[in-house]
Amino acid sequence: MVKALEQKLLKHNIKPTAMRVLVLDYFNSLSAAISLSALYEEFDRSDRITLYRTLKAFEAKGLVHSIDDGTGAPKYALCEANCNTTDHNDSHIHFHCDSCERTFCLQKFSIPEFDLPTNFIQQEVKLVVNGVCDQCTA
Amino acid sequence: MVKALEQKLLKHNIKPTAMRVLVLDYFNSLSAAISLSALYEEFDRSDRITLYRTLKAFEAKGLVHSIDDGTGAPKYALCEANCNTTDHNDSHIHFHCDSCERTFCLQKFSIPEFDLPTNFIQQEVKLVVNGVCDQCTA
DNA sequence: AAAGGAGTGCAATGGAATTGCATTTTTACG
DNA sequence: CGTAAAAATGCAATTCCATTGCACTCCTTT
Repeated sequence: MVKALEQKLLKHNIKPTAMRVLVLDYFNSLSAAISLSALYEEFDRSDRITLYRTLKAFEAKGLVHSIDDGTGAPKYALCEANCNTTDHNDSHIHFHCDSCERTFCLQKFSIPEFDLPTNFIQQEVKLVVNGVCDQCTA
Repeated sequence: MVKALEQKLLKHNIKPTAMRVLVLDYFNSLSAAISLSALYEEFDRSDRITLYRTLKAFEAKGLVHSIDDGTGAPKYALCEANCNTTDHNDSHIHFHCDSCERTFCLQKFSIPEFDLPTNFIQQEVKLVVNGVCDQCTA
């Protein structure tokens, strides 16, 4: 399945180095967004800066998107399939659980339409909900 | 009008020192949210830390709310009238203009309703729009 | 007038993003 | 192959803020 991972990287114009394949593989296994620091904990073998630049590269190429959930450190999660260098289409709701501290991409819950004042041009929307997730309410 | 400012501070259980009255007065004159650093530029006579603690106190007492517009530094703006120590009711849309870099509270534009997955409990919602404001499109 | 508490200012700490540079790895081309 | 160029990596250092500790001042209260 490494092949598939490499294909995905190449499709996004990212050179598939060992590190990057590993990081992408790890992202595939995640159900919540992850911060650089948390990622670093998982990859003792690699340098924090390398991971930082890996994330930046993934983000620039539309492979992951970053979420500012108010915890101070941005978190990263895989994009939807149709993101690329010039277009990110991640307009879904993000949910931060105040109990388990995890941040989820609710990809099936898109951001609703809303009005803006006259002559305000909307380019990007970020909607972050804080609360308690299903696993913590159970 | 200093009296009125002092009254407002007292109503929020904030001791009205000269500095705090000045800061509140300055907030009243603003049409956009302001960061600590920007506030510091306006108050050469005061220490950055004092302003930092002033903002924290104002926020804790429901006089201002903070907005994370993605620029790294949080910005602050006056709350709506009915905020207090225990309740903030600032669920309006925030708009960050990528051109002039200002961040506006669109207090007349409330955040629309939306769905969450089953058993997710919503406690707070932050909606930040990036784009171009009316003055920059003109 | 003295004492205590709150506010203020300065110095220092701490965490995280970011950058510079040298080294290693990968790619491209002869 | 093999070497040169380009990209990626790792380390050190920088920078930017938020935050805290401590001393000093101001104000209130007795």
